[in-house]
Amino acid sequence: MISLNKKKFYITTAIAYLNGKPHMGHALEIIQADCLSRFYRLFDEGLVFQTGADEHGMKILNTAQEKGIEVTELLNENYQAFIDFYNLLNISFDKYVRTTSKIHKDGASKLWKTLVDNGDIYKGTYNGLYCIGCEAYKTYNELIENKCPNHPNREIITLKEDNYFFKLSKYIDKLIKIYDNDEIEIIPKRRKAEILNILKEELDDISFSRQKEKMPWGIPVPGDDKHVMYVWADALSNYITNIGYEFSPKEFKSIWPADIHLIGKDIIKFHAIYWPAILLSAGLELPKKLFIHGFLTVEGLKIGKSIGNVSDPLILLEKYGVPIFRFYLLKNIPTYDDGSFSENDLIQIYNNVLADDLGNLVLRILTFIEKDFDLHYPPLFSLSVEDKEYIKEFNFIDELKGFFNDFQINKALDRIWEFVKLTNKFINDRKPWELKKNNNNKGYSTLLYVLLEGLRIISIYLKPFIPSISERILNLIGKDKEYNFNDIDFNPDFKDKINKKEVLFPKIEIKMESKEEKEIDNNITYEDFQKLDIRIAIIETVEKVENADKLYKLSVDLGYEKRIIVAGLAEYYTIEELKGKKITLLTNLKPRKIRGILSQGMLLAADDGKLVSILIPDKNVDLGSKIQ
RNA sequence: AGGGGUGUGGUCUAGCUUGGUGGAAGACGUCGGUUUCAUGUGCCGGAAAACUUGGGUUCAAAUCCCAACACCUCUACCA
Repeated sequence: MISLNKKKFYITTAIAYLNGKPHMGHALEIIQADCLSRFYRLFDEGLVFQTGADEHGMKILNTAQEKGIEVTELLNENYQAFIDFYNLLNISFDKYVRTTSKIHKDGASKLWKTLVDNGDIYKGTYNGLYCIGCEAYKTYNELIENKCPNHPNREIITLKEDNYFFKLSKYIDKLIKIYDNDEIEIIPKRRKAEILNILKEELDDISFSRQKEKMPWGIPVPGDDKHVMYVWADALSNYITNIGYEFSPKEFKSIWPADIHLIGKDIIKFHAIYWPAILLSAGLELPKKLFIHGFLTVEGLKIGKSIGNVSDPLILLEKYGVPIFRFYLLKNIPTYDDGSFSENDLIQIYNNVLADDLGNLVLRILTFIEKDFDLHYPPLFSLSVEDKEYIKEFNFIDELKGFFNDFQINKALDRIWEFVKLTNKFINDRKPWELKKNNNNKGYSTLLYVLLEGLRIISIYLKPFIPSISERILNLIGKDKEYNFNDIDFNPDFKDKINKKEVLFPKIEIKMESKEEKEIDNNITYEDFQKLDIRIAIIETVEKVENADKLYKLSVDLGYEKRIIVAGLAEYYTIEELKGKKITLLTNLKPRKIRGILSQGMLLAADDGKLVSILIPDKNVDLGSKIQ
């Protein structure tokens, strides 16, 4: 029953930063959002699912410059990559917002003006750490011993810059009340305390604009074209700009407020504090729920460009296909916490869950139909007691709804799987092959009809998770209707044709030689070894690193050059033991900041788990001697 | 550095908000049995083993508090 005036259910994801290509983390969030959307759509109510792209930001400019291309070129390239990615993953988004679009810019401008009218935006000065060498602001974290890593010899100065600010502080008390009263529901609940903690800290007003020359393609601040909007005004507003905030009050009213903002745990503060404050100022309704998901680690390692293990989802997708990828992420990754992605687990889930439980179930039922009913629906006679009991188990929509409302997607899937297993057990208990042998043709026929209904029910339930598989099963049992939760009841009227049985999930052979391959990979050539520039150096001075128990800061002399390195030796060597020692040093290791100190090399040492021993030359070779 | 979060069997996860149904659960793996319609599948059963560590509160702690360790996250923009 769709009522025209009824507000639509509105789900959003965070918009993706178009600085790079999609990775595993993006896949997780968008698949979760898609699953939520498809689930709520099964209730036959209007729904809007929006995702999009953040196309402003200094890093985009930097990346474009590094690649030597125009910003727009980079953006369009990455935009296309994301769209292709979403299409491949079968993502059913209704709206896609680009922050460079006119609609968005107009909306953001309107929002800005509204905040100005309400007296919440003012001009102030922003104090930033500025590197003269880079001609750019630096964050505290980027600095190494208070110096810019790229220009260690140049000064970092505090630079004042005119900026517009938003009066966040004005809304703190209101926000505390809002969370105390659960006006915005935070899921998982434990994160609520986290938010209240942040609110009770000192929160300054937030900087709301940047000088235009830094981001020339940004959204101009209304009435001051020397400034462009900063991320809070620009990006967060996507949730309203694209659904008619500026251009269609009617559409806007039918969609806003958001029912669910799905976000990652790193952007809680922006969505739980900044965004509601902005909405309060603009006099708009607040979103109803924030679903906060964890992060993915891949084979135990964090996903991140810096580590370089952004294991490419596209390769996995090509290898295994979309359904298993979705199924695995939704089943095995907890929604409340971090989860770990493992290719091996994915194969296990595929073989042991999808193939053994579901694939086999479909196959075993269809085999009977193909053999004994010439691919037609078996005639339905009176239902047995057992049949009726089984049919009673069809409807567990409310349980699923409970799980979904609490963002427990994996639990919902587990519940559905209970039904899949129940169906397998039901077959075992009823033994259709014996009914047939005993010439109980009516019972046999009726049972199979009921089982086909079971498959139809399973398909409907699986729609949000693996839509393509759901469709395939329905197609096998001769159904092409767009089912929803109104169709969960037992339907005694089917007479259509059934299609030939089919193995839905051919097993994946686990290749045992993968280990051998790895061993071969572990062999390196002499040329590989020569890439390592290992030399003899002498330790000149040693000092403890502040606030670090295990670290020493060493200055070493290579004969031709002196270096500062950081080594985790404090638990194993005293300062005196190290001073003056000749050591082996990997000199061309990429320098890395450790506890604020740039370590320009790595001291080689042996570690057996208990003891650590530095490697020292057996004879008195010259400083700078190369090890080969 | 400072704020916050998390830490459960071989593996992946429930449970923690509001302490007690716990001799800690489920799935996968493993072992045994059994069935045959089906993809060495299904079903039944067993074994084994774990709440990071150390304190504290309590009649009672996986759950609340404190500390240590590890990982994650935020502190002007990587889910």
